[in-house]
Amino acid sequence: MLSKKTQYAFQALMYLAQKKNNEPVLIAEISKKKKIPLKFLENILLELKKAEILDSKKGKGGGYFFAKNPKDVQLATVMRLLDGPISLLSCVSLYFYEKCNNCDERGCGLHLIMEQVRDANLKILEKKTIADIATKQNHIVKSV
Amino acid sequence: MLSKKTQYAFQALMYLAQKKNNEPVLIAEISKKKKIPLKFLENILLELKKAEILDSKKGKGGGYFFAKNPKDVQLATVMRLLDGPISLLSCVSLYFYEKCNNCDERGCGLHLIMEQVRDANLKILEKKTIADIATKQNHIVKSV
DNA sequence: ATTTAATGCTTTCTAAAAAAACGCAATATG
DNA sequence: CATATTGCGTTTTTTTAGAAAGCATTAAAT
Repeated sequence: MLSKKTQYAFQALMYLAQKKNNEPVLIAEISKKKKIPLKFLENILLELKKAEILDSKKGKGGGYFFAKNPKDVQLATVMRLLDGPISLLSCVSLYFYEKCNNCDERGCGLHLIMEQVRDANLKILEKKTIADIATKQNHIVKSV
Repeated sequence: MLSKKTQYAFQALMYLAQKKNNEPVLIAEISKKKKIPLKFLENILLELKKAEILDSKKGKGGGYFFAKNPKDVQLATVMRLLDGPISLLSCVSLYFYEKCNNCDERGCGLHLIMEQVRDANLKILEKKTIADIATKQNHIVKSV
């Protein structure tokens, strides 16, 4: 499961992406609209800024805004930044690889399958971007 | 990432599946061979038994063995049992569904994509079984 | 029956991580 | 200068993971 941190990040990014003209938005506004604890959100946005996904301006008229085009921000990037590995096992991770202790990787059936799982995930998460999730897709109406 | 608990479970299940004739195996033996803390393993095996994946016999000559054929035990089943949801968001989980607080699901772009991710995962994890991972696939030799 | 070899089960402990709050510093605007 | 805002290290709280302890129960062998 995604941590709250990453979930909040996605909500904040969606909110920012929906603003016109990429104008600075107050942390407090995002916090209120998206019901995210203010101080927690502050930290999250700061991390996103350090990763050069967002940028910010201090003082009056300041706030947070995108440093790059939302369509160039992969979901996978945000997840790795805030939650770490996307893979289910670190011995299969591309960005956070660690050898597993009692497993030789060759000849480990679990390893092979977890690579498949990883690839299936990345195929989606590296393709889809903040722009994709920010666009409300109300035209797809589910019949209940 | 999979918890240690689930990783240990997979290792133990692989070990049991590789035994001939489904004979009872001591917890202590699995613990030693797979380097899993004994008391922790005890709890894990017990959970697997309660889920009717394994069975056990007490007393001399006792131990753990499969209650069903390893080829009928999906990886997804084990993961759900020990780690909970496979989905990345609970609002998208089939077995552990919970409504998300600030999201209406229809019209939430994240929701739709996380459903795709879930399905991609389940396609693999509900198809592959303990029998699949227990079979060492040494014939696939990676060239280093 | 008694002994011994095993698992069964509840509880507790510890450590780490996640989630959140605090307080003041730094900076930009007007 | 006054005010609005983010920056950022520290601290606190809560939750979860990981592991251990200890006694109860069951089965088999003798």
